[in-house]
Order: sequence, then C-alpha cells, then structure tokens
Amino acid sequence: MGQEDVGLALRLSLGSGGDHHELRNQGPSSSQASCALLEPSLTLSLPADSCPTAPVVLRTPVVAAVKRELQAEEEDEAGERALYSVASSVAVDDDDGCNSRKKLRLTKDQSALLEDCFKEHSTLNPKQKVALAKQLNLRPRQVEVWFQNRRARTKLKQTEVDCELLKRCCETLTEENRRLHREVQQLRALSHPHPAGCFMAQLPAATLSICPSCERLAGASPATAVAAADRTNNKAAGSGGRPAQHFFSPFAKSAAC
DNA sequence: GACATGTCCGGAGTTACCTCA
DNA sequence: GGTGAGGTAACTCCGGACATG
Repeated sequence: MGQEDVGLALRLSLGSGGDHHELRNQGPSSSQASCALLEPSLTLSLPADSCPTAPVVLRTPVVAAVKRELQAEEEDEAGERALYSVASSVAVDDDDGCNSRKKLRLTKDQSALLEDCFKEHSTLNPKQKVALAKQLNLRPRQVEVWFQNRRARTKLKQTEVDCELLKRCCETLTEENRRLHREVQQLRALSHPHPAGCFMAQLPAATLSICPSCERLAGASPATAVAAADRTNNKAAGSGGRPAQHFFSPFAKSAAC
C-alpha cells in the first residue's frame, strides 16, 4: 500500500454486514485520516502497517455523517430484523457475537420474481429496490446485491458466448483460408505449370521462393524469394535481359512460362 | 467558474457458505 | 462420513458521477 493510499480505505467496522459503510478520504486530504479515532463509539480498521506516523484528526462532518448513518442503520436493522427475520429465509446473525456469514437461500418464488424484474430492467432505482424488497420480504441491500451478482453472471455468460462465437469464427476462417490456398495452388498448377525439369516443381510447397526459370512465386519467405529473384535478375541484367521483377504478379505474364 | 469534499452507485474481484455428486 | 467442485450471497475495494459549500 503506497503512502497516498493511507487512509483511502478507512472503513468503519460495524459488526456484521458491510452495507456500504465506507468512509473514504480521497485525494491529498487522506493524510488527515485518523488511526486513533476520537469517537469512542466508532472503531476503524486499518492495516497495521498503514497507520500514518503523525497524529491526525478525522474531520467532524465525516464523523457526524457516520453517526447519522449509524443511527439510521441501527433503526433500520432493528425494524428490518423484526420484519424479515421470521418471514424470509434470511438467516440473521445469532446473538453469539461472532459475525459469521450465514448463507441466504432464496426461495423459488423469490428467485422467480427477481428474475422477472431483472428481465424488465437490469438495474433498479431506489424506489424499485425498496418496493421489491418489501414484496420479497428481503432487505433492500439483499435485493441490491442480488442484482449486482445477477449482472455479473449475465456478463460472464455473455463473455463465454462471445468467446465461443469467436472461436468458431476463427475455425471457420482458418478452414476457409486453407481452402483458398488449395484453390490457388490448383489454379496455378493448371494455368502455369512449371516447365518440365524445373527444379522448383520438385520443392515442397512450404519452401516458398521465386522460380528462376519461370520467375513464379513457388512459396517462399520474402528474404528467400528476394534473394532468388535478385540472382535471377542479376543474371538477366548482365546478359541484357528484362528489367528486375522481384515477385510474382498474377497480371504480369512470365516470358519464361 | 474552479476546487475540495462528501455521497451514492455500480463493476470487478474475492470470500465464505451451502449443496451435491 | 469426508471431500472437492460448483453455485451464489455477501463483502471489499475502487472509480465515476453528481451535489454541495
């Protein structure tokens, strides 16, 4: 964690559930983050190595906001627990004090309704969220999380589908490429057969080069082809032959052939 | 108007619980 | 019964947009 990150991830530990009780000091002011919070009712969890050396003070508006939020949260929680803990499948933390996560299993009806809503719109505005939560006997936060996870699953599935599509597309193109290569070879063989005895005719197809006798590309790395063509052209130029023609052009008829 | 700060929200990645083979 | 894999709710971190002073 870099120096500038100190205090960036100040997080109020509020017992179970991390319902976005996030205190973030952004930018340069993050150096004002407090390791020893002045509010006794609040605790800050900071990595042991991230505490700034200088004593710093958390800005009061932040603390006030947090207190307000905490109070509202406590009220909400109390109400919500009374409301939902019995009726829904939500497993509320026991009173054993440990904040072990309990896994919520949505009922089929709940899942179906959530799916229906998701089909209509993949994101919810706050009103919709609260209404849906009420309808489902869940906390708004749970609905929010469900939609977040659902969007993630949708995206993942879409990515997989896209990937599969691209793979098939690639295979098709590769096959098409092979087919076209074969076609080109057949056409060349038909229209411009190498002269009898031409050694290039015996070369494997992978050995691309310019045939010195017919000056046709017989499949070559460019360097090989150029070298071969240069040899040919030098010979031709020395004997007052044709001007240099390095590569095969389908439109230029070879004199040799 | 530019700037600092706070708040809200969503995405991405991760963790932890649960079910099932 | 133990176990590993897979599904998924919940959590954490972060950045962007917007509001406010």
